[in-house]
Amino acid sequence: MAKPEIKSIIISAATQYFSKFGFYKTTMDEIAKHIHKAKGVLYYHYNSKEELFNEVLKQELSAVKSELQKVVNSDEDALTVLNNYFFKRLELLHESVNYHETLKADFFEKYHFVEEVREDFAAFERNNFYQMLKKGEDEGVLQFNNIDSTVNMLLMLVNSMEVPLFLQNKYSEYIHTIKELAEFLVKGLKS
Amino acid sequence: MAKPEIKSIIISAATQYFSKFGFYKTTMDEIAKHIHKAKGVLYYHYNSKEELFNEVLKQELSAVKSELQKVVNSDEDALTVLNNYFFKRLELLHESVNYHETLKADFFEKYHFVEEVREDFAAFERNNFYQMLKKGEDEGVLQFNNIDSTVNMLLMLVNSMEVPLFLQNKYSEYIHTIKELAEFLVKGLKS
DNA sequence: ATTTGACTAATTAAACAAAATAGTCAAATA
DNA sequence: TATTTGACTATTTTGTTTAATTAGTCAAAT
Repeated sequence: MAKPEIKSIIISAATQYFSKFGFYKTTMDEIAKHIHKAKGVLYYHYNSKEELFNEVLKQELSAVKSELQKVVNSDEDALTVLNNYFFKRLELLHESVNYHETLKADFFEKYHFVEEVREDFAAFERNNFYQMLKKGEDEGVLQFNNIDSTVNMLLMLVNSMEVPLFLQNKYSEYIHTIKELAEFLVKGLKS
Repeated sequence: MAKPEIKSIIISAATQYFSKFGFYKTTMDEIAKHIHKAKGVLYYHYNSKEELFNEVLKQELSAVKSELQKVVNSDEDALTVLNNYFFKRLELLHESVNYHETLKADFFEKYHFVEEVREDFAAFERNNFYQMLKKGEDEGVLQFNNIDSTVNMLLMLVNSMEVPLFLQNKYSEYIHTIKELAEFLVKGLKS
């Protein structure tokens, strides 16, 4: 276990290729060649290309999750945390190019195999928003009628914006307006 | 000019087919057959299939525009008008199936020919939001830092949500939450 | 326990033919 | 004159076959 884990070497190479060329334009042979191994070795450690991509995606989102977790756990006031969360989320997901690919799952049937990771991340975020709102409510800085429907609203907002931002390349067009929106939301939730 | 305008007959048939089968699955022959005319007649009145679709789209959006104009012009207070606008817009565009098709223009290059109509509608909406906010400000019921950036924010929101709502079939999933969002927005803009 | 590389099966791409469809136009009609 | 017709051509799309690529397997080697 001391030597460089073969699995992490594979994942590293796979990440490079998937990130640059996407799932379909990356071949298992390329990945294997890149690490000077035979293709069979990939199949010894992973059952399929889909599973490998899934692992890459999982690690990509895992990094995002841990960064976001830090934001949620920070001891700033709930308003600041919520605002920070929006921007950190945006920034991190903007860089998560394999996640972008999974957004296409809603348009094309081909990406069914990433459902689980996506659902996991969705649940993670739902939980985060809930926590942040709850904390704000307890601190007395936030106010809303119903916490669940407010969470739904925030999730709908951030999710809806992912397609324009990450698939339609409106990031630079929207980024300033998003700042506006975030301020507005936070202000609207203030008690 | 007293007899049934051939152009309106063509548009009516074209609307039926485009609405049901979309741009690519509708043939000029079908439309012509449906009105018991030769295909050539379509080309006598319209230069191309694209131009015909454009006309259909234009009329579809024209109807939406006039409905929305009524909302904007109503003499209710600005808060109510703004709220009404959101829902009327949503309801009308939900039924505008040819407009839905143009949303794909951002993903696929094939729909460049609808740019003008889309831009016209976008400008129309920008103007509406501006008017509504302005009116609200003058009446003293609305308050915001910068009217232009607030308009941008509202446009970004409604536009971003169109893809999930109309292309990804999340209408029924989102409709309740949108009610929540609208209330929230209006509340946030209240002075 | 892991890696190899030749192997098969399945998928995708290329090439071509056939069918469908957009668009044209000279002649007919009203 | 304005409109309509339908046969016509030029493109596009679809279907089909073949070739090439690639995912995935596995017995033998390390």
